Amino acid sequence: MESISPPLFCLLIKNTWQKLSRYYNQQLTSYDLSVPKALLLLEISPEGGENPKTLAAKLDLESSSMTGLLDRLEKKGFIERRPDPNDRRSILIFLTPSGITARQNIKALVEQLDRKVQEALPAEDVKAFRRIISVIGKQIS
Amino acid sequence: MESISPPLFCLLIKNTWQKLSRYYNQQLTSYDLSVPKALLLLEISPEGGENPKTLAAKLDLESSSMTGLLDRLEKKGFIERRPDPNDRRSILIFLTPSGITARQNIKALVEQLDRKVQEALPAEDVKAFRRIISVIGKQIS
DNA sequence: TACGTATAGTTTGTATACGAAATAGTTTAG
DNA sequence: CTAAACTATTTCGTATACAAACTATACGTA
Repeated sequence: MESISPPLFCLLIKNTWQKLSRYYNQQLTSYDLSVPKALLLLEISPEGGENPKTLAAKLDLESSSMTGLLDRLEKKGFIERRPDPNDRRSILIFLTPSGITARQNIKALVEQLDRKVQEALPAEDVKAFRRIISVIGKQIS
Repeated sequence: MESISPPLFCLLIKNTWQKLSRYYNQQLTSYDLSVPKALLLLEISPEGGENPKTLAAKLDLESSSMTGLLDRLEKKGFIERRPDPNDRRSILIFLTPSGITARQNIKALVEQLDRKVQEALPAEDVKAFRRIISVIGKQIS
């Protein structure tokens, strides 16, 4: 036998993220959003004024990935880019009124979905999970 | 405070997969491979003869995603498509000699990386992790 | 057996993410 | 004060993944 058992850790995490992502995306379609767009909206404070680099760091993305994500949110009218008065290389991101509303809605939805997943697990396991995820993160970076 | 704490489960898993994926990809560049390509190679038995649909199911991918992945592995000379003599709609996938060699190498590498991650964790946690991942998977699908 | 339906794979268009290079603006060294 | 180094963002090309539409083939049933 050449087959791999037990399944690779890597594969477990990949598949879990894929499933989770499909599930959340499906629930988010009613808000015309996707997981990446929703997570970004959640990182933008209602007062706004963060720059793309800061937002990218919060989500552990490259700046070049942020550009497109911001483009798509801007096209949907959820955010706007304004020049940074203190640094002409930079821009500042602000939620539009419709972005603020969307953010509130998805905040509730995403947190509810998150609770639902967590409630399916013993509290013990949830703690262990957070701990393990953290160790993996440290191990790898 | 509008911020979310503790961090969303969803975000934890997304970030972990992103980190893990970057890490494995980096190690795989010496074999001119990526995580998705490597995982697919591992699913193709040395004897070959699986069809794309079967392989897609094993990796929990859509057939349409499989087409491109197979294209790229074919272009690199690791696999080939042959017509299925029993069903002219279908094709069968076989490793080339260079694909067989690559598969052996990456099998060792990926399993070693996997062990390395697992060895950084208490055996207890690894078990819990597998259990939790499985519960999440069931909860969501 | 012929028709309607189901299936396998691909194509097309879009979203997401990366890295490298380009652009534009800022800071620092001397 | 200027040249060099640095930084913020975007652009470009590529990989990955999905869904919907398309092609070719297979199959079930009337």
